[in-house]
Amino acid sequence: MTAPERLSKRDAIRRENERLILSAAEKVFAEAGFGGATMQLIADMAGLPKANLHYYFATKEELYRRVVQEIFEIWLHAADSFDNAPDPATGIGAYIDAKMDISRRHPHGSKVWASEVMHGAPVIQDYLETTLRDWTEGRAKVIEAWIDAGLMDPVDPRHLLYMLWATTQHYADFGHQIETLNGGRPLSDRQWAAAKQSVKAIILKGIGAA
Amino acid sequence: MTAPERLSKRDAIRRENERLILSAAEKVFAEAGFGGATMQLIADMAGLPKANLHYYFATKEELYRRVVQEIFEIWLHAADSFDNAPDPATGIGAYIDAKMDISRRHPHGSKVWASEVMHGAPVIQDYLETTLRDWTEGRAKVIEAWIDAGLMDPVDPRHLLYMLWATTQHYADFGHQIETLNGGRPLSDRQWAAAKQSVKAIILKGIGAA
DNA sequence: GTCTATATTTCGATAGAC
DNA sequence: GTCTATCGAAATATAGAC
Repeated sequence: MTAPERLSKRDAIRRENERLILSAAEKVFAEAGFGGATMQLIADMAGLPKANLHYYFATKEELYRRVVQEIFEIWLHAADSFDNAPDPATGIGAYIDAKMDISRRHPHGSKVWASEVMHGAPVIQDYLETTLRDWTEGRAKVIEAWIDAGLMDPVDPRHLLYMLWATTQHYADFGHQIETLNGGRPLSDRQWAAAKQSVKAIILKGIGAA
Repeated sequence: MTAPERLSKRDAIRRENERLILSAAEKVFAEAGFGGATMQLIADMAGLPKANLHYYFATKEELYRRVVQEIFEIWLHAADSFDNAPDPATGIGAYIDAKMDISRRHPHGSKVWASEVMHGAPVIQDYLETTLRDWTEGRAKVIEAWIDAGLMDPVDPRHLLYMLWATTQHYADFGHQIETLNGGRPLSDRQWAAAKQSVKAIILKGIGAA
């Protein structure tokens, strides 16, 4: 009785501390980049001694890899909005909404991902070549089916996907620039709604699905 | 006679070495980020001893700042395509072409800029608040004039500009991801032309200017 | 599982001969 | 203007008491 209890309590502590560290790491990696981030900064933000980070994550790279993996999972889940949609206006519209919401709720993760890709994806190249490639090919087929059914213009599915990624993630990755051009204030609820509406309106009309 | 001659020769050497260092620095900063880049890496890529870098640029920050400034100048020049255009299809179409060409020819610079903004623009915040803000307001007025003239749909000029920046710069900043999804090969001349055509077709139709 | 003290490496920057 | 040698600071990572 005592052994399993101690084990589960130990697991609970581990889970909680890992969550604490990963959350702090996401913020620090986003704001300073991998090279600019220090274990000390992450430890301070997590409120733990630096040595504890190495107890839970052997190296800085391992901690970073976990952060990137978590972000990737969030991207993939946004794809659900894309599936089982009867037409492009519904499917792509919902996908834009989902990606814009992620940009607002997880700006740090988006930046870490962007930085990783910009530096040549040294840590997650395997994900690009397997999971992301499969995902992209699957959605391209869905778009091609919509085109064949006459529901939208015959656009190149890949360039449409790139435009969707670029436009939605821009609100997270370049959020500081947007905030500066907004008079130094973050976008309000109304402004975020207007942003989503603008993006959807232009793209859906642009592909003949409005 | 000899003094001016020595001076101009010295200036020529300085100019040439600065160009060599700035070019190497742009590449290293883009691939490793500011924190990940080392003066040693930049020196090796430039083919110079590390100490020479500090002779031409006192600190790492000063060298970085010069790199970012150079990129900013290139962005601004692309605005020429925007001006004196009779209608949005011509002006925005030319702007997309120019930005896409820059993404292809200066991918490193685009990444350094993106990284700088993602980290909160610690070095070029003043540019965002002055030059970029003025530029943005000026183009927004041009777009509003086109809207008032009935030449395009009444879209929010700022969100349109964000879409233009995001979409065109995506081909530089996320070039590695695009290359991976392209079978590991860089986009060919034909594929770049197709990308430009796709972007222009969707956006120009999307704003009612096609 | 926690935390202080420290080992080891590496980086930015400089001194000083040429 | 060039370059070798090196200093001092800061980073990752670990040892070892609790």
